[in-house]
Amino acid sequence: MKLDRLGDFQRTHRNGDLRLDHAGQTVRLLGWCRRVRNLGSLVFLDLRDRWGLVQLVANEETADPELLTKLKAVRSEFVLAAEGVVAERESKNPNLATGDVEIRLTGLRILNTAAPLPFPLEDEGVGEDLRLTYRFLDLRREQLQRNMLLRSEVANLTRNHFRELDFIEVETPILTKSTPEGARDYLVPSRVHAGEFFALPQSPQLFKQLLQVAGFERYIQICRCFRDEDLRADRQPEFTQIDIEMSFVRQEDVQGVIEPLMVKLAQVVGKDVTAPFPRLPYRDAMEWYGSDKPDLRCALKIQDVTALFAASGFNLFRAAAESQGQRRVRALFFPGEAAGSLSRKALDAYQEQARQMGAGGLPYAKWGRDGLSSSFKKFLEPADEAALRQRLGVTGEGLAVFAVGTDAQTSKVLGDLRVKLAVDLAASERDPALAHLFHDKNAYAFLWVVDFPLLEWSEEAQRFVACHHPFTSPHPEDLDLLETDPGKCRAVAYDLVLNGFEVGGGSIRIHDAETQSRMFRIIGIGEAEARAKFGFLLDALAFGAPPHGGLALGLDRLVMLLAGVDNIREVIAFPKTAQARCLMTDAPGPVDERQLRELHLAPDTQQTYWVGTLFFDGPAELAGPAPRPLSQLTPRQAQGVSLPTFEFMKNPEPGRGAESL
RNA sequence: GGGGUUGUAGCUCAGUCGGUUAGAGUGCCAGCCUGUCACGCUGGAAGUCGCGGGUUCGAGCCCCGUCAGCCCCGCCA
Repeated sequence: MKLDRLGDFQRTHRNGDLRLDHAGQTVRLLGWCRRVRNLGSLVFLDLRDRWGLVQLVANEETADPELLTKLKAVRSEFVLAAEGVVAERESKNPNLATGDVEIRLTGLRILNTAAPLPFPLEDEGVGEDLRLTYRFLDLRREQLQRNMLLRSEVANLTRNHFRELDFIEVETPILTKSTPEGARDYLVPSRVHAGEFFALPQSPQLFKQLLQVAGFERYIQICRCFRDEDLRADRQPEFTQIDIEMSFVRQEDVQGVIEPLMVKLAQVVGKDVTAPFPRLPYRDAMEWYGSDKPDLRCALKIQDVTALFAASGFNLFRAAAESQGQRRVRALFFPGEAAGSLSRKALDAYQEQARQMGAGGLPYAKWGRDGLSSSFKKFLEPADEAALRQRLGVTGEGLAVFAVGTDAQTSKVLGDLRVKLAVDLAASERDPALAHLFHDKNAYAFLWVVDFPLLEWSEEAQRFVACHHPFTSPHPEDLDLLETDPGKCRAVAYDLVLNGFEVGGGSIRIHDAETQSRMFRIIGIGEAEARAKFGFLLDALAFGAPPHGGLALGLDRLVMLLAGVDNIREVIAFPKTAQARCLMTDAPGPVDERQLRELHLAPDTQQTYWVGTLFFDGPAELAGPAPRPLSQLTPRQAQGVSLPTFEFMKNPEPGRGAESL
């Protein structure tokens, strides 16, 4: 099809803005054809741009025949420039902002055609692999346009918020240095320095601290961070952080600049949240909610019932009671009819969840219409049951689930089930007060989890490792514990939690070289290593580093929660799959051997298939083009290559195979 | 690294106990149609049942392997 030129065509209006007030005006519009409705001698077309949709119309009686022919040739997603007169519709569409008017076409330019789309833009439920392959089309869809707009809005509000507070934005390096501790680094080989590597930053942590030493006092950056770890629904290998750092501050000062920002951001999506947010010590969070990022939309708390089973016939529970606090029996009680009438099948499903969290099973006690049923009923004497009911506050129907084990084990199981059961029960419980208690899905429950432990014992490394990072300041009251009982030492670290997601985390940092050295020593980084890896930091701390601290917010997660979607990919323009691949560009991919050589890297022949043209034994001049450099295919790509077309082999030996092509 | 789950027409899916020529809706193509807006009506084209192997007289269906998407565990200072 012959295309028209944009030429000097100028848009006069946004499609979504046209109203009856514009009637009679000649307008020029641009956009994509959403759909043509061809009624024969009367043709309608919906023209979409970023701001909305308006109906174009032409009919046989009044329109130029050439224009009508052209209009009938238009298909979905053609790119158009349209000129016409705004007119009141004969039959209006109340579902459309522009539904009272239509544009009687006087001119039409087809700026580009479009092949039939691989998936419809209107439908929900299109396979995500397909959406990711054609992400540029996926992003045309209204939902993603909204999400990206919201994301942009959040970034703007954030920048304005901190600018008003006199923060300055400073960029930090993307090519930086690999550091021990923490997540796996993405590495970038250095061409200039054989055998040496840059690392992409897991966060600008050290740089923002150094900017405090530099005297900027208040820093912000919206920056990309990289962590080479396995993905989840709320985790991508590259993600965006709202990174701030301040000098001469205490924990409350940092929280004090974040809370009003959260209030503003919540307002963008019409939610009222009130600051200050609750502060919950880590220890209580784990004890009551079994999580360091509790979802406070559910108010139910875990309870310790170990003591009730000291003389129980149920060995599993009694053994815990006799373990001197090593192991405990903890329980969650869900009151109400919905909980009391859960089916065996439903309970089995929750047991499966518990197993996945590392539990052996899921002991339960259910008080239903027909009285008590329990997986350990035969060990439950009437007196014990009464004590249990009193301890858990059972007055009517309901369900109690139990976990036995260490604090960490029981927290994991019950912390997970607390939210899962609450969400399910909120949907099925008829008593609105209870449903609200279980899970209020419209609420935004912010809180600060504070007083994290500074260190935790790592079985794998057989040493203490930093819970947050090694630059986190020990709690001033616990300084003496640093060497005597490191596991008990609290940190001045705080996480911002929203609806069960960690949306931010920060700390007051160590700002004197001596404490920093102590810290390194405790986590097994010797003086020489500290010097080699963090010498610049120790130097900086020695030259007048101010007390400082800060926080980083996960922008993607925050926008995900504000957008009300359950997957971080929905708020990232070009995300990776769960296997850390970009389906659109097919990255990562193999590179030419020459590139590898320049970077002083050797190909991993175990993982590489070589593919070339067919063997040819005749004279070289008949072989057509000179043998081109071989390209490499991964096993995944090699699967798509058909054997008759290509000769390909794994692990070519020198002098054979690849070389002999 | 481990567990679960999904893969059939461009898309969303159905496909019984292993049995003849693999279906539906939608999209696409063509024709008709003056008030549609999920336009309507008529007709048509469209399949590597993810890929490879095996069992079988016979495999979309059963078995093994593999690739890919999603969710979870480990991991993520």
